[in-house]
Parts: sequence; structure tokens; C-alpha cells
Amino acid sequence: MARTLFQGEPPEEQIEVCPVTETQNIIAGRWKLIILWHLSKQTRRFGELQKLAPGISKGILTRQLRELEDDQMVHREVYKEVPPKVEYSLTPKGKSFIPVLDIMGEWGKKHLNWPDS
Amino acid sequence: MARTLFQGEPPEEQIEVCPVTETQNIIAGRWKLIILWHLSKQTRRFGELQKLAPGISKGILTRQLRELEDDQMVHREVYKEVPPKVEYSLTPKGKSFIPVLDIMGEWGKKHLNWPDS
DNA sequence: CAGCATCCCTCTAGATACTG
DNA sequence: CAGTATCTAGAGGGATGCTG
Repeated sequence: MARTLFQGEPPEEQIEVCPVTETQNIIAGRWKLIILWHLSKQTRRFGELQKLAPGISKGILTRQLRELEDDQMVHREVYKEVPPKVEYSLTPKGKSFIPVLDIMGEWGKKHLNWPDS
Repeated sequence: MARTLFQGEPPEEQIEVCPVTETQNIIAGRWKLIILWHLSKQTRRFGELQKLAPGISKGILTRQLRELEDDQMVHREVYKEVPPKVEYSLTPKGKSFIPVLDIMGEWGKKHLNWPDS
């Protein structure tokens, strides 16, 4: 089927859908980026992640991880042991996000002027 | 006026370890990325930005723009005319963020099923 | 046109206690 | 160790009305 073009409608007038929105939806969350950042370095257990994100409570960490799971960014591997052991790692989709994390980190380092601290 | 931050105290130790945190602080805000995205394409007036961010109210748009100004991401140019005309554009720091926007947009496109209507 | 002031209300981070 | 369940607080988005 041919594309529908609108006569006389200059491209400037067309509202461009913002493709960063999907990315934003996935990383919107107090601890999401920190979690993804650490998991991009290596697989981590639940307790390790809690230490790496100082101040986060178990409940919140669980919820953020579940949401990242739902978004297929993070894989959860449960070892049937006592005491329990659970390892979190990046899925292929999560790994594909590493370049984004890297450039965000790079940019963040360059502009680390805190205006109000 | 306060910048848009997540609830709770920013984990101070984490700032050194996780460099994405600074970036996160700047783009944390319901409309920040959308605004930056459109400004990366071209300079826009206040009213244009409001149309480009469907659903945003004047008050919120003003607040998000002020915070981006405070973070030196956006420049505000006021023309002393009647009726008033205000143009927003990216500062050098804001322009340096374009690669981040691009890769976020690229990644977002790849991992979203856009309703094609 | 481009704001600002004000109130409201949702959303979710955070705290705490309990469990397999 | 790695969760779950429940409650609360408050940050911040949203709506409305007014103004230069």
C-alpha cells in the first residue's frame, strides 16, 4: 500500500513523535539506572545490589528489579539452595542498552557541576 | 526553586561510583527529554513546545523549562514585543547532550512497537 | 503570548514488620 | 538470603484562574 502523503503540509508542521519516550519509560525510576549500570559491569546477587545502591530498601529494590524484568531488561536466576541465592544479570535487550549507559555516564562525568550543592 | 529530583536523598557515595547519576538528575522529569529532543531539532517558542508535548500544561512546561535553564541545558531568549515572544534553544551544554538523545532515541525505536496510525 | 500563583491529587519511594 | 505485605509521606505533575 502506498504511503499517504498530505498535500501542502510541510514537514515542519508535522508533529514528530519523540522516540526517546520509550527509553524514558524504562529508565524512569529512582534506582533503575544505577541497577542497570552495576549489572552492566557484572552479574550481581540481590544483597550485592542493595549494597551498591546505598539507602535503597529491600522492598524498593525488589520492585525496581521486577519492573526491569517486566521490561525484559534484567534476567532473574533463582538457585534452589538454602539459604536462597538469586542472581541478576542483563538480558540481551538489557545488554543492548549498555552503549546508552556508557554515553550517559560519559556525559555525566563531563558535566558534574552541581549547581546547588 | 528546586530542581526536579527523585524522592529522598541522593545517594552521595553513589555519585562517584555510578556516573550515570548526574545525567539522570538532569533528565528526571516528566517532560525534560521530550523538550530537549524537540529543541535539539530546532529553536522553539513556548507555544510550539506546548503543542509538541501533548497534554502538558503551561505551568508544568514553565517549570520544566526553568529547571532545564537552571541546569544550563536550555537558553531562554525574550523578545521585547507585544505580544510577547520567547524562544527556547539549547545551550552549548545542551547541545553536547544531543548524542545522548540520539542514542536514546535510536535504542527506543528499536525496542518499541509504535502504533502506526 | 507567555507566563505566575494556587490548590489538588496521584504516584511511588521509603519504613517497618514478617516469612520460606 | 531474599524476599512479601502494608502503611505513610511528600515530591512533583496537573488544573484552573489571573496578569503584563
